[in-house]
Amino acid sequence: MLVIAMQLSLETAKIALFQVTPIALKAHLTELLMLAAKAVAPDQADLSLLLERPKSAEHGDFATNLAMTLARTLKQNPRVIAENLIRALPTSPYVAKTEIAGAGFINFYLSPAAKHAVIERILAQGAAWGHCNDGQGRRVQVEFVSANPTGPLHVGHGRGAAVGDCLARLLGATGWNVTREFYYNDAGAQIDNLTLSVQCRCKGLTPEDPTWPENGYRGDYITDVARSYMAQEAVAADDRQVRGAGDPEDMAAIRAFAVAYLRREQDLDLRAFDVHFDIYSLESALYSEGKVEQTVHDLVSSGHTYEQDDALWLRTTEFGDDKDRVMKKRDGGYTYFVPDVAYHVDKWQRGFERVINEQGADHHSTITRVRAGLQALDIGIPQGWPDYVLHQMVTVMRGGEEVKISKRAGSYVTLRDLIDEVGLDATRYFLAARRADSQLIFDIDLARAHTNDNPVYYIQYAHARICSVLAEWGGDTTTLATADLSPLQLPHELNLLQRLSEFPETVQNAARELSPHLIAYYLKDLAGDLHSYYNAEKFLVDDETVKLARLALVTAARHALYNGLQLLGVSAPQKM
RNA sequence: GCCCCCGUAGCUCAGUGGAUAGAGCAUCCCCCUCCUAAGGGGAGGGUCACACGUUCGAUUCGUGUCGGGGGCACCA
Repeated sequence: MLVIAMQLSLETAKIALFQVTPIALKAHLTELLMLAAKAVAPDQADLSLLLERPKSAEHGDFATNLAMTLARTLKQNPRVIAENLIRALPTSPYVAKTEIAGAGFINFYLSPAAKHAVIERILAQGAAWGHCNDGQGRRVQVEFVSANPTGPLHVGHGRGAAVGDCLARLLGATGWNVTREFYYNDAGAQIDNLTLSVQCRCKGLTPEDPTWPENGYRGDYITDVARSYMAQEAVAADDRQVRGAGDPEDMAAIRAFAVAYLRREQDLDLRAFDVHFDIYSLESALYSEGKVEQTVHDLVSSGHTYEQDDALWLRTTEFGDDKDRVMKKRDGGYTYFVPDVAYHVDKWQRGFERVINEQGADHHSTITRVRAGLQALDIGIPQGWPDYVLHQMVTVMRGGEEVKISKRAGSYVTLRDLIDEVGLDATRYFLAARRADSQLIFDIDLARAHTNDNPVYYIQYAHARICSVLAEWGGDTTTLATADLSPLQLPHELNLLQRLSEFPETVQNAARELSPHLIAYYLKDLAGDLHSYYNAEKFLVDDETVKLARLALVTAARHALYNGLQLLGVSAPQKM
């Protein structure tokens, strides 16, 4: 809802043609409407004015419900108010027609010149088309994947990687200064378990052995770790390097090696997925650098803790939790949310006024506790900081049946399995193209199908088709920026222009809503418009003016397809 | 039992206070003398889980019920 004070003059409503952008156009129409509203309802101090893009082209290019919202105070029929508004509306070179429809909607039809302007805009901006400066260079951290080094990444991590990485790309495209961070625990009980499992394999034990640890890791990859350790191989992960000691009794050496080995495996998978991190943070460092102790100390000082039953409690109920939580256990150890709070204090102190944690939905219970701990510290952290994006479970299907087992990992499907089987582009697309908060069924058969069933190829093909036409033409696309666009009048052309003009707001919206899937849907629609157009009309026609206008249009579409695919981390091939 | 997410066409999913609820797949029909048919055009298919409420108007907001999933430890 846009609330605008009614102090506008006709002068400010004038916009030079070369400046017309979808957003400026919207502002232009808003100003025209405000002027009309002032004439029709002079007593109205301020107005909430909604100008939207109708879903159907039959309802014009823009529509407003202004007459309906005025109906109550003016005590008049909305349609009558709408008539008066239209009569009072200043004329504009960008508005071809207005009409009243439905219960009192006013529909605006733009002039062709207003619609054509988007092409010049796109051709001028190129790779920057669709980007904006909402973030104004402010720093944001996106923490995602954050898998512990106890095994290969599974599909769930893949979804986190795809969604988190797309979020980072979206935020970058909308003017934020993005840091990608990966957090993991290299010292907890699960790592002890890992160490023990590797040691058993070093000694030649198998999970079938009666002495195999009850909760030991059973996957084949443990054998690989053990073999490599015994062979004294060197492994280098993105954030650490270790050589295997070859001594099956040296638990510390096994632990360090296993962690490095599995981190390297994860790094390889992530690299194959085209996902990269700026920083790796260790839970163990929070302890060794005294940050956990400091946080506990600060929480005690803040007065929100108490002792009971030989344990130290945090009064999280003061901050919206349904019961208080133990911080320090009877045995002296801390519960898991304490380092989590310490970690987020650290993020805050590093200057991230905005932090987005992309996690699996199974971690949702930590949100309240972490935020409560941060509020209890009373160090100026806003309520509701940090943001969370939680993704739901992924089910993998093949041949109509659920796939559960990976030979390598044992009990789950790995990200690597998917990349190997269906390819990088399709895997990324399928994992990012759904709303994070709905459960996802990953259909391997569909994802690997090189047919029109597969939305990835459908979109990429639209891009490749344009490239192919441009190659056939053989001209210099930079000359298209000055093409005469007036021949573009066909419904297919106007549809495509309309779709193109929606790209910037789609990007903006996707970033604001933290919803990368909106980009995927936009691209599918855009590709559909392009394919329809392609099928209906030939671009390389004899009429030079028509040809250049069409080439300018599809070149603009190519930029939008390319930039959109970039945001998803999916390639835009020139040939298929 | 409590908390979170979801419930939209046969299937997979968009939409989310407004005008006849959309797409892809599947089903049926049609289109390559033409820049890649990895394409296009058309048909059928829906009480937007259900009930009540707020509103001029609810698939969208609120409450409740039912279904699916996940979380509910002095585990991480």
